[in-house]
Amino acid sequence: MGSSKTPIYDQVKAFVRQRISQGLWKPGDPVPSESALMHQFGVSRMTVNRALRELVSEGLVRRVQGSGTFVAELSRISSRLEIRDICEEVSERGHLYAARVLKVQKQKATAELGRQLGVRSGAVVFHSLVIHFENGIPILYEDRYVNPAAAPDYLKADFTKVTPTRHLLEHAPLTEASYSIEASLPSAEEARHLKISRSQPCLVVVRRTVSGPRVASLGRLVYPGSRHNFAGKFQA
Amino acid sequence: MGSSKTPIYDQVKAFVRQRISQGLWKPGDPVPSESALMHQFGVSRMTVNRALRELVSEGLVRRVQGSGTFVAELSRISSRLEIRDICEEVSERGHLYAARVLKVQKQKATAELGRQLGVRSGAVVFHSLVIHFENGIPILYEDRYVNPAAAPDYLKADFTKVTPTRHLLEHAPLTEASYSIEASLPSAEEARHLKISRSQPCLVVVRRTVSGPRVASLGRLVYPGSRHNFAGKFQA
DNA sequence: CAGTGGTCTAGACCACCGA
DNA sequence: CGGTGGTCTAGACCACTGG
Repeated sequence: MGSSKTPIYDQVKAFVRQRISQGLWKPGDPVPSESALMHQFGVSRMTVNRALRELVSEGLVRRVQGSGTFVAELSRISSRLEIRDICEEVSERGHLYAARVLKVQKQKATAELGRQLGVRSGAVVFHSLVIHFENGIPILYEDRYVNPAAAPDYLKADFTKVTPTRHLLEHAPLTEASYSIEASLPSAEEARHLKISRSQPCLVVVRRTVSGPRVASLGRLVYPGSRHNFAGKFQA
Repeated sequence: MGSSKTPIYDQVKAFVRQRISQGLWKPGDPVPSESALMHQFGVSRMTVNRALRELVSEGLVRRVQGSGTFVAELSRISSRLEIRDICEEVSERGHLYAARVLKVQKQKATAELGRQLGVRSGAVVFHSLVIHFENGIPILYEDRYVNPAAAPDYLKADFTKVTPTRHLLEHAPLTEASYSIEASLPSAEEARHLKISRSQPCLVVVRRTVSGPRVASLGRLVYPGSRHNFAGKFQA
């Protein structure tokens, strides 16, 4: 009854989740022990254990060995934020994607750049400058430095067909990435290529990707504020 | 050997993770089946199963019933983004937090606001306007509308002691939240209270929180771009 | 059909906590 | 000490995929 196909561990999760989201169990309150839930649902311990473990990874409860399971402090709204390949994003909206390549070249690394890319100061690095368009409107200015050791064929790629992001994903398996999002005004050149005024604020994403043992690339992505935002969702 | 305390499922995860991040197994490639890994590690199937299930939830592999397990397309860099209570954030940096309350009052909802909060147009809602300071410098302008049904005591709270976010978390258990981040210039009033120029771009987070059956609040958080950014990290 | 993953059981041993 | 969670096993049945 009322259950035929939902897995038992999902039913247990739903039970706990509901009690929490209705405020019956508040942050810090104990959640019934595995053995209690075992008897209540008439199932094996492993099943209950799986349910509770998954709730931990979802951030809803906290478990302490020897002590018990407790409702987590929901002091932080946390959610998955995805930074996706711009081409996919545009295509998914059913719009026309295009790119213009302003620059693809070798370049000597400055001291600071070399430090961030993990190469010697003065070593050769790749530098690309690409504008991305959605239905002909510029929506992203991408300035990227690449470690040649991570993607030796970078300069040979045709960035009007494959975005730099995609080329890197395919040639330098991603093991780690960090980014920051900030608001700032565009430089004169950025404004010119994005066809916006210099007083139009932009979202700037600075991203550093690591592939295996080395830093693969360092990118600066400038989105006109009027044409882009990042959205996210949190689900208890 | 080399294993005394790390759980077996973590060893299996590490094994698969390593193959992927070294590029030995590329996106789309098959990962050894449960039974193969079972024999390779000499462990039970449930243990291998747990390892692979966790890798799925981390987005590294994809499983298809009846078919197999495959390395996931890493086409999207995804990471946990946390939007935290500003007071905690400041305290954690070891700085002094303070808040100034500009407005806390009842107000009649406009049609649009009512729609978003899930109350009738013209119904009474709570409205607060709070400036948050870090070491005396304004870092956040918070404009928030609250559904009285979700937090009836909202107007009685002292927002110089408890942030609106925290009050809501404590009185209206969070079940869902959605937000968007954009860049824009501050309004005259925002600029004045944040002590910045009107041409200084800001990160604006618009957040909608849901508690149980109803929308709890609608907030607009304005961060001066020069004093704040959001950072995140992705770990394969 | 054989092989895959999805789920579940009924035990087990351990480390830890609090009384 | 008893109760908690953390891990693990050796089976089991099922639904699905592919040839």
